[in-house]
Amino acid sequence: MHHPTEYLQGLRQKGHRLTPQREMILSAICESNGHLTADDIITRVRKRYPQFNKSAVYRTLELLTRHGFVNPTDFGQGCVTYEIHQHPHHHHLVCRKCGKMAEVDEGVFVPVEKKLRKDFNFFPDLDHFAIFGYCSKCQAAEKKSAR
Amino acid sequence: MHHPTEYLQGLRQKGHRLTPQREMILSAICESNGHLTADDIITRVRKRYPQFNKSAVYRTLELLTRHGFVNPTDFGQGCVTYEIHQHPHHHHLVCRKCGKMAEVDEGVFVPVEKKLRKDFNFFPDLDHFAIFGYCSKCQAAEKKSAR
DNA sequence: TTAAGTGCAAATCATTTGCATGGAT
DNA sequence: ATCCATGCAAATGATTTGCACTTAA
Repeated sequence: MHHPTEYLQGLRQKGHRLTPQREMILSAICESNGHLTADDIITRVRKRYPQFNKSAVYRTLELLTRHGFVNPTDFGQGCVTYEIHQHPHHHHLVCRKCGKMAEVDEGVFVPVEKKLRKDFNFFPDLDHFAIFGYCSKCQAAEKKSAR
Repeated sequence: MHHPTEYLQGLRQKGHRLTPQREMILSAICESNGHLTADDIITRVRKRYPQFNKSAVYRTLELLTRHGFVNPTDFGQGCVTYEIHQHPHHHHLVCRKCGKMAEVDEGVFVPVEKKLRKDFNFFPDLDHFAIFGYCSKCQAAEKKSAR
């Protein structure tokens, strides 16, 4: 598990202040073992500190994202989820049917990255993708056309 | 340019009705040469038919997407854009700095698709990605850290 | 005829913002 | 003492929905 302190120090080094709210937000993210939405974080922090306000969450998540401490991922559920930035990066496979999620490490995209750099002069951020599709179990049903 | 008729016939074949609204929506999409948001479509259709309502747009776009006639893409601008489904598929390279967009055809992702199928038993929809990064011109500035 | 589609207005809901207060440095 | 960060409440804005009316088939 990652520790909040490491990110708090990082923020301080970048010239930002260390506040209890930021600490609580980071603790919530570090203590979870997956993706959290802004609302998840609010719920968790409020168990200890009920007057906790949502603006701080959004502002802090923006800050953490900007500095690369967390990665936002949009799983197409109408809200963004956040996760501690991992080394190496990874991507998420999401089954459109059963919703099951799996992770793949960044290596899968290395050929793509190279090709884009070489042939298109484009330097992609292939950090954190949500890749939709069908898992093996649900694949059989995929062939049926939309209703 | 694609013609609305081909999609209207497609809808009819799937058991849906042909309405003037659907025709106007498809015409707007076909006549544009790129991505349109729901709001873009509303604006365009209202030039001819001012009482045109937004619900029809959202409902029709959902229908067209479900049948694979259009592809939605989220460029991270807070709204979804739609484009006629192209053969072959393509993806979009979006520069985070200058916003310039370029297209890459689906071929770039073939190795990824194969690997996911083979190693993960996962059948991805790699139809229409927005890939963020930096174009060659803006790449130089990328190394600077966030403010 | 009749179920599907539309128009309208209101609801949703994640995220953002203005501004006065508070607190980290 | 600064001025960055928070709390609150209101605003935003894309998308959705309920429902009565309309219309394509």
